[in-house]
Amino acid sequence: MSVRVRFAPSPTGYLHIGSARTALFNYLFARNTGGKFLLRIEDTDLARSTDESTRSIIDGLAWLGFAPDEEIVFQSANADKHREAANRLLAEGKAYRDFTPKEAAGDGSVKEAIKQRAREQGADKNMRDNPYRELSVVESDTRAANGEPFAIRLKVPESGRTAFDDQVYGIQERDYADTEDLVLLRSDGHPLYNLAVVCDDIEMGITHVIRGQDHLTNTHKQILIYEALGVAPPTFAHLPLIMAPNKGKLSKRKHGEVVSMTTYRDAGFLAEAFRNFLALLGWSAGEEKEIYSMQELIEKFSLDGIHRSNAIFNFHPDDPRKWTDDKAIWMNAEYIRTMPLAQLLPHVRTELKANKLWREEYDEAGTSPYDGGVDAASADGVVLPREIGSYEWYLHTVDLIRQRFFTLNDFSSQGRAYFSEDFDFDPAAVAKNLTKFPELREWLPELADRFEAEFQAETRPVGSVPLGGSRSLAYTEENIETVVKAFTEEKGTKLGVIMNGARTLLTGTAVGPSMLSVFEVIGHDRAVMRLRSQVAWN
RNA sequence: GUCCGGUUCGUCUAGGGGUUAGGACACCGCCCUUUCACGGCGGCAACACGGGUUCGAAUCCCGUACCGGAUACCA
Repeated sequence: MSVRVRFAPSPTGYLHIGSARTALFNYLFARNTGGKFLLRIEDTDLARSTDESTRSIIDGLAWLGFAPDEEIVFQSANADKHREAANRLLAEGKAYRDFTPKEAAGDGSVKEAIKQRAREQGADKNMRDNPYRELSVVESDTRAANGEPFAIRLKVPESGRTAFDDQVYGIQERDYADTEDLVLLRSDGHPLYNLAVVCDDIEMGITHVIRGQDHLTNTHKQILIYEALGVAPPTFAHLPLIMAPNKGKLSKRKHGEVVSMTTYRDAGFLAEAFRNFLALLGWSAGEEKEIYSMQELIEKFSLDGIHRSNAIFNFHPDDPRKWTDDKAIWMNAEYIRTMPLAQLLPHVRTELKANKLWREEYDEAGTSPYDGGVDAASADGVVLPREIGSYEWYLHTVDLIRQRFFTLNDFSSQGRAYFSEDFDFDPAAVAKNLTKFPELREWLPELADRFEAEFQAETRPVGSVPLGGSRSLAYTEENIETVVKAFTEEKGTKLGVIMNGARTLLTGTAVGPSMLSVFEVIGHDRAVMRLRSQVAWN
């Protein structure tokens, strides 16, 4: 029998990080086994489900790259079938009508109320004490016919136990005495979760149910329903939960944006990096490897590698640099700096376009006699003459600056100065590298003069035949180093002071690639202009 | 309360009777770049506790503690 799994979120919010991982594991399992990955929106709770949420979940899934193999199933569309199943069980005597009036819906702290009630009932609670459980069929039918409202509850047998072999947690057993006569159909006629899930999983031909561990006890109830329906249950595999740093529940209310998938998309994460990170949260291939391509993940994934203990999603709300899990940030940076440049380019393009930093030239290969494409531009040690703003220059620049970036957004924020004259100065960088050394206010413009005196102007591309006399040096890293060092010695200061000051003036930041490369990539003319600029000082 | 589950460095984890308990992130230090959040090298740091079983337990069993989940006419 070929594998069929489903990811079944309820559309009551955005795509949560835990749900995203559940989707990932289902997806990986399906691909690994050559099965189908399906999507079912569990919108049984009409009051809480929203279209907006459904859309956001589908968007999040699309971003992560998990396209369902069949059409999306909306659970609410199957309500009739669920009702039918409940009525059948009623007719067969496997369920009964409960005429107990519905309790007024609690507000807010339903969870607490339930806990409280359960505590009060203690261990003495008899799950079979519903007065309507043994009501005669005649009386039940009569009362129903008279229009008296009722819920339909499953008639759990007096004695026995449910059991299943969870693929992660092992054999799970539970005495019937610990399971209530669960409601199948509400008094308003709407089916409840456990019934709906079972019916839909049967109808969709689901072979493996892979979901959060919070459903472990639901599984016993669902097995009871499978048994009543006379259908063999699927295989179950429950996943450990992802918790907040205090081991508490990770929720939007308490933790905000960090738990939403769209946050990562918007923050400039690469889907492949985030997937990789998610895969390692609660699963391991049992080897000392961290970076996995999707293909490797698919090949190596197995239910055996899933953990039984909850994982903490570690983040520090107070530290802007660690607003989300360290490892996720590191992994994204790792992907950005090591993935093939050609794969990164489309993302950078999107980022630059969105920030009006894009030039058509960056798109066009083959416009320069020096054009060697992506490979040549990223080859070590090969210095190709390149014109500022050209395609080759662009490739080289992206390849250079990505080394210290963490997110795609960095290309337009920290990297803005490479693509535009209109960039901001990081106040911390200004304080640390400029105002701390007031002499620089004189020195840096002097350095600009020196550049002008020593180097060929931009219009004469690097590598062309030098002019005689002064202004003869090619604007290369090597020559820049010579000039800057000489200048430093004249001023009797440390190279770092000049370099850091120049970095801040040239790029607005305190960090980046080797400063010699920065000089070179920014280009002679812009470097001179920026070294003279006084705006950062004011 | 009851039922179920879990517990290896701060975090993610490897390891499932004999290991100097391994890796990654973070952190710290050194080196590189007479500059930085790259890179290289190194360091700090863990088997919850108590009993068993065993020649030997992080690994197996029991108990305790702690954490989590469930206990709805929510999903």
